[in-house]
Amino acid sequence: MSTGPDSEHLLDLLKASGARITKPRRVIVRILAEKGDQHPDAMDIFRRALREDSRISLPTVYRTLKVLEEQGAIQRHAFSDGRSRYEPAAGEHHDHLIDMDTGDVIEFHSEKIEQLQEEIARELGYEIVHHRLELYGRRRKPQDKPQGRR
Amino acid sequence: MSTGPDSEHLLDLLKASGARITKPRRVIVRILAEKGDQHPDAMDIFRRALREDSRISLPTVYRTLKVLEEQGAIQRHAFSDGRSRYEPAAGEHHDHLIDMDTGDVIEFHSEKIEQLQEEIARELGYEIVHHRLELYGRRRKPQDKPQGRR
DNA sequence: GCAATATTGAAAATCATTATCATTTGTTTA
DNA sequence: TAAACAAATGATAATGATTTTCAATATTGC
Repeated sequence: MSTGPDSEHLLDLLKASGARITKPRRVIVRILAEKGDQHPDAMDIFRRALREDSRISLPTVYRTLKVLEEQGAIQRHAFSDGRSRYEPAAGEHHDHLIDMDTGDVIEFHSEKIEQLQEEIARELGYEIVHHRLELYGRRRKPQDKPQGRR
Repeated sequence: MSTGPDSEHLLDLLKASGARITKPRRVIVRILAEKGDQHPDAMDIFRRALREDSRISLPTVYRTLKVLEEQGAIQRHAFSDGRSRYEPAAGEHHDHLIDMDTGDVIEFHSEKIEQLQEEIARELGYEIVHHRLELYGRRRKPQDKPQGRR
């Protein structure tokens, strides 16, 4: 129950790229594959990694994340809070809705929006390589008072 | 011809918030109001400001940008290149298409996409406070070889 | 013009991320 | 399995963007 589902897959990707499977990498990959608490940032991962192996260093976390990203094994997202957040490359593309109160990240996908984007780019003479769509919002509380005042 | 069109407007907003109109702020505001070369980052603005007054400092640029942003006079965008870029708050909302080769930023707006976003958020139980949609792409060269190889 | 206070510039501090480099470890080969 | 070599690590310093500190200066109201 401690090893996530596609932990193996991530290791395979690493191996395929000629990278060595080291202890720290095993730990980091395992963390990334874990369910729950998705979209962690480097520090989150580092902290969790420390619990499994107190010798792991932050630079190694960053290095491993970079390798995984280059392999297309994970994706890095730069939300507007400064640091980067990572997530195992989903099979299919999706966008994000960020809960402004809790920081929760909800994934969604709209083929319609994707198509409209392509269309717009084409009209402007461009071809989309990738895009970023983030909705920042708060839960709708039908009968609640509007603002909870922070 | 050196003072942009809504330079006055920006100064009014500053004044309205109780801020003092100083020399550095005049310069920075003037630069922001200039046409052409839109979406500058702090360093761009700093460099341009130096040409008008060699005593201006980078922190002052950042501080002024922050005040203006809080006043809603300008908007800060965090594209995926690390630093923030600024632009005078446009009358109407728009999104961005970033040219991956030149760094150019093209603005566009699609009411259809906006509506779809609202719809999606609503379905997820959220209300959108703001959003970010960025398309990263390259110019389409009809008869050219597909990839220009980096 | 003068006092009260916001703003400035210079310099140092943060924060996230990356680079350096000597040491350790994974992998390959004998 | 052990030697050999490159890749990866950890500790530490460096980077780049942005922010803070604080004494000196400039604005605004009177």
